[in-house]
Amino acid sequence: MDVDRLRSLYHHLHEAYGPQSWWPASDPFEVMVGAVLTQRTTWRNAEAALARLRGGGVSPTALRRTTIDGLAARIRPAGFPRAKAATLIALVAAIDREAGGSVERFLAVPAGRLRERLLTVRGIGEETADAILLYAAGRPTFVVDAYARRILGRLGLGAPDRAIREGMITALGRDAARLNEAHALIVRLGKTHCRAEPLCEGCPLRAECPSGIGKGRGG
DNA sequence: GTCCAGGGCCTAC
DNA sequence: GTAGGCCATGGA
Repeated sequence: MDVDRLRSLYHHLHEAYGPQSWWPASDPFEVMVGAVLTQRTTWRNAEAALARLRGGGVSPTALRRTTIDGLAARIRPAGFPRAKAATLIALVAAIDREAGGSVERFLAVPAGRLRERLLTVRGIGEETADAILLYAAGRPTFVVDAYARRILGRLGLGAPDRAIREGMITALGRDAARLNEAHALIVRLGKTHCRAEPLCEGCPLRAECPSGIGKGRGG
């Protein structure tokens, strides 16, 4: 990975959009739930599901009292309700098994071990595990999602997820706050530019984008 | 009505 | 190792 270029892209985006401040002071367990609910779903729909869940409390204790069907009914707006309900219940089971039910203790183990543990939960893959590491546990990692793949691909920086993740960590340092911003900035960019339709007009990375420059529209 | 959105799992090849 | 189907809902 061209880490100098990755760093430069981060600076361009930060300059264009400013701090995004994702999930700043939220409860870590709620962040974990949000990370599952937003899988293959807009944050808007995940948030709607989270709001319904808040009625009964978003905590391991509250989820232990529910069934997959009961939970699925409440998180319906996020889509894939039965699959996500099963994942959330499996996540609580892992917290119970590994940390005696304490979210704080579950998240306190070394990052590598936490990542492994998260990946053993059915329904939590690499992206969701990294989102939890970064946003719930405050560990320095980079979340490689569809936006990052597409944007970096268009910029000629396409690479396997692992290479992207490690490249971003090298480029920005082991700094969770910066890596948090980097992911948020990429999502911000991806929502308005670099989609199925090019939508390059006004893209902050227009000058950096070889695929766009060639066609005279950048981004 | 059609397409797509901030994944992950399973199966087939 | 990768391509394709599947899970499901909401908004454009």
